[in-house]
Amino acid sequence: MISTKGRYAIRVLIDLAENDNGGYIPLKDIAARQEISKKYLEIIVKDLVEAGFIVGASGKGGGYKLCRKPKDYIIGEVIELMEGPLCSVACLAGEENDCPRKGSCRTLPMWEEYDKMVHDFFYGKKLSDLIKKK
Amino acid sequence: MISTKGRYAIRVLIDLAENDNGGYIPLKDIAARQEISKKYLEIIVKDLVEAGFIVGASGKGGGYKLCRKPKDYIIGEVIELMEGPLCSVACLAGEENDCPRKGSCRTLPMWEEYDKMVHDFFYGKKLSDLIKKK
DNA sequence: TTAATTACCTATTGACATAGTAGGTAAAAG
DNA sequence: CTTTTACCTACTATGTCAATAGGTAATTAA
Repeated sequence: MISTKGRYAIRVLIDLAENDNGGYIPLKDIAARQEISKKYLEIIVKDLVEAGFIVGASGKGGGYKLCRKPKDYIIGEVIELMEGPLCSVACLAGEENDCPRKGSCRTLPMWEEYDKMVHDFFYGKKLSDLIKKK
Repeated sequence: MISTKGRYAIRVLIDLAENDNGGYIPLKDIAARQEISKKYLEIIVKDLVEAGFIVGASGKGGGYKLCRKPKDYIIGEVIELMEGPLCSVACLAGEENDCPRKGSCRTLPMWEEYDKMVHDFFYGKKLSDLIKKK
């Protein structure tokens, strides 16, 4: 299951893209449009800023804005930022699979095939695929 | 992420298929071969019995055995039994989607496409695809 | 008939993640 | 110098995960 953090992060990016006017967009406005608690969104945009997906500006006239073109945001990267690696089973999560059953595991190939499918799906989706054409 | 319950359930079915001798196989043996706590497996086989995937027999000479051919076990059904519906987001989980943003949601189509892909993947996998050919 | 073996049952636990809330400080613009 | 905004740390309630604990009931073999 994709959690609210991942889903809300995508919705924030969509909101920023669709309401882009060249300037900064206050979080208050995003929260109102998306009907999500502003307090909770603060946690999410913080991660997006730290990852370099958006930029924030304090003070009056401040807010957030995108720093790339919508085409250059990969949805899979956003999800992995908010939720950790797209991975179906614990033995494929770390850097290397150190499961002692690895060699004889009947199910491992299925999980690997599944993970590849999921990865390809979300890395093939761009923010530009989700916004309403202007 | 697929939890241990789902993964272990599949491994139990594989174990029963690969060690099938016509009779019942004690859980103790499965636990030893799979290196999983017997106590924990009790929870899992209970669900499998209740769902009609396997049958159990008490007493000496008892244990568990499959009640279908490996070809007739759909992996997706096993996973959904152990983990609940294969569903990526909360708004697609229940019987009907009552989200008020449904009509205008930019992301819903992506989640629906994703869920369909995942469903097709696991409903296309059979137990017979996972066992070592005898 | 009794001992061994096995499934089956209810309850409990520690650790962690999720989905937030609360109450502040710092920065920038008018 | 006041308003607006981002940014920061901490806290909390609820639920899920991954088991463990300690039994009872059923069945078979000696």
